Amino acid sequence: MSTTTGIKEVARRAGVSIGTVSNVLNRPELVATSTRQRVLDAIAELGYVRNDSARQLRAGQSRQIALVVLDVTNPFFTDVVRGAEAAAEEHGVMVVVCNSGEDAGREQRHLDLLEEQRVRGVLITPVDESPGSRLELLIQRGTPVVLVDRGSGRHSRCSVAVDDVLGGRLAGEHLVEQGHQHIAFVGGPATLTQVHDRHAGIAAATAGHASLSAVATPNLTVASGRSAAAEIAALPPADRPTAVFCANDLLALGVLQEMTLRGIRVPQDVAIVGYDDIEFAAAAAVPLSSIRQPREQLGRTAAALLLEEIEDDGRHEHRHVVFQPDLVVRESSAKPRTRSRRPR
Amino acid sequence: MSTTTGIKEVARRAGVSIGTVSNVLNRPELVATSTRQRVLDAIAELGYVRNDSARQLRAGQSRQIALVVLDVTNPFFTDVVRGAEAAAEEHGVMVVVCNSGEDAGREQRHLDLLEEQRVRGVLITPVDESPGSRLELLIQRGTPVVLVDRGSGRHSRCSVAVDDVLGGRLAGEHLVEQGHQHIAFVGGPATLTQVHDRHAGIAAATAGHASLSAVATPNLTVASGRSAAAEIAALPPADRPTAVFCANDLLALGVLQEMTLRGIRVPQDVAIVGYDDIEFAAAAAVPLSSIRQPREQLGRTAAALLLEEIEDDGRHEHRHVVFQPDLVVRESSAKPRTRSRRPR
DNA sequence: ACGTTCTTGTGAAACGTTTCATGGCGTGAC
DNA sequence: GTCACGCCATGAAACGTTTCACAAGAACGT
Repeated sequence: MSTTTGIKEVARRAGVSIGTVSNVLNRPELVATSTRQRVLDAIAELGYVRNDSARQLRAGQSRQIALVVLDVTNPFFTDVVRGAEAAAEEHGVMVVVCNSGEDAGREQRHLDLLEEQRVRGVLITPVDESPGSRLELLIQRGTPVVLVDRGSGRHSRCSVAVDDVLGGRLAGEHLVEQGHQHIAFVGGPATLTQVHDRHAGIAAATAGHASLSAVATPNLTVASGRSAAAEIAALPPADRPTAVFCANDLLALGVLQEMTLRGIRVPQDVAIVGYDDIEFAAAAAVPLSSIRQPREQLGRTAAALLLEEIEDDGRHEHRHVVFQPDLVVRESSAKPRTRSRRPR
Repeated sequence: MSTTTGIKEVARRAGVSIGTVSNVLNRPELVATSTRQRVLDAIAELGYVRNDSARQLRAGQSRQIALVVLDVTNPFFTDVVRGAEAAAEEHGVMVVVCNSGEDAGREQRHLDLLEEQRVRGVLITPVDESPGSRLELLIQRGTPVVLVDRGSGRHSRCSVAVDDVLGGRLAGEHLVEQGHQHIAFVGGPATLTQVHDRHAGIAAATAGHASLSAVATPNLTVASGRSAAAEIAALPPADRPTAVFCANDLLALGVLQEMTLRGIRVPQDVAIVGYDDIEFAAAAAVPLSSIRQPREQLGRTAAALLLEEIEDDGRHEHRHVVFQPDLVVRESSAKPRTRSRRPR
């Protein structure tokens, strides 16, 4: 519809065979300069645009990889996207970004579509990783998959992750060190291993030093953070935790907002530590302590791993790259009156 | 590669012709229940996955639309993405999200690829709209295009926009009303009509009431905001503007950070007004006044318009939807000592 | 002059679908 | 008992590429 015709028309116009036109497009060195120019002219005059469907059909494979994220709206993931795009661009591969919205159904539908499109590979932060899932099926059928921001227990695929247990522990140790006796973990759903691991990390760090309660959230958004904070604020002051560790900066920002709104001071009345160290954490009302992850690099190396697996068509050793997170202390968890300001 | 075979294999296994298999897939009502079941079973056993390339090739069109944004990293656009996806999902259409990164070259390459993929239509916030551009060509060749977040002077396409001149004026009037005599506009590049219009708006509002200077930025990021702030801060205090209007919340956040870092107080020493009212504006160190746009709705109606144009295959009247922005006043521009706190 | 090699270009097959004209067969009306 | 009709299934054509075996000369060495 969009373009009148195809290669055939071009061939006629240039007075050559369609095979020759194809060669001009794909292996120009095989065709004499004069002919090539004639074909190029015809293409320009006709406004010919290659039909990718036909090309892929014939080739049997596409030139795209997919990246399925939990939440496009989360700055953490948009940075991952950028990293992946950068790496893919160097290989002349296009990245299709899909948003599961932490919804297994949407994730599944996306995978269906992607498989029909015969993407070369998939980068994914899965909603849940139960065996026998749609994702397993995809892998079984031969599509390379790299897990992003998640370690892979099973070794049937590559993965790029940040040590979330360590991240949780860093947060926990920091808060214990600050003298907090009662700490709350805010996050959910626990089916997300990120949430689970970060929780496990802080649990390990606080064991024997402080009591740890948990407030479950349905997802990792600012709004959920606010609800969680409301729940915490409703506790009698004596039972109220003096520190909150959030599975996510979005949650942390929500908690911060709601606490402030209710006159609960941060960090004097309650300290907050987030996770991801998104750009907005440092700019928050009370600059947010957070666990920093190499977000862009995460995407970049995930894509690199996938592309490597795609090229190594033969035997390929699955690899598991694990980055170390850093604790970034800002005002939201600084010991009252001992403000350690460390901008950005 | 990923799947052993196609419809042919399924047909053989189910003991029917390939035409029948196709019918089961596309018009199940045409085939007898028993046969249909047999085919379905074969599909399940074989793990058959439709080949979308072949389908599209035959059909001559895809089931996808594209959304090309200026910056995936900007929360404004991610909300637009969500809106567009929601609308598209209702029509069973997939949205391919592309990121131009405010780079005309990248935009062009994306459009090339998208046209080869025969997307049904394109939603785009163009980097620059000079006539004769790649975009014009796309439209000329028959791909429906809807301009997002930008009014269309020419009427060869639909557009969805927010009145940026009005937005700029609202900001300007507000600041004038607060008694500011010297205001700076921060933003760029001016080739982005959003930037141009917002500038025009505040220029109109301040004319005769306050002096307006401008600090040009290469793009609309937090980092650029910081540089711009550094530039402003370097001015001798007497020449320094008392208020800054940023083309963007990202810029505003950057300005806020840098000012604070340099000991320039917001809003006492300098007031700041941003644009977009992204979720993080309200949570900023000093809650940011901003011009609110219906971001998600922008994406949603843009997609709706595009889908409408696609369906109305015959004559289609191009429409131009314009939303009104709102001023949201928060502390960053409140008259000192008169804190009007309006959360969220 | 003749065989060999190199350079260009050709035409047909194949990729996996969807669609459409066709045909077989059972059913009900006359 | 015949005709018409509806229901299902079939097989072939077509979509626009890429690829590959092959051929027509030209160039070259002997």
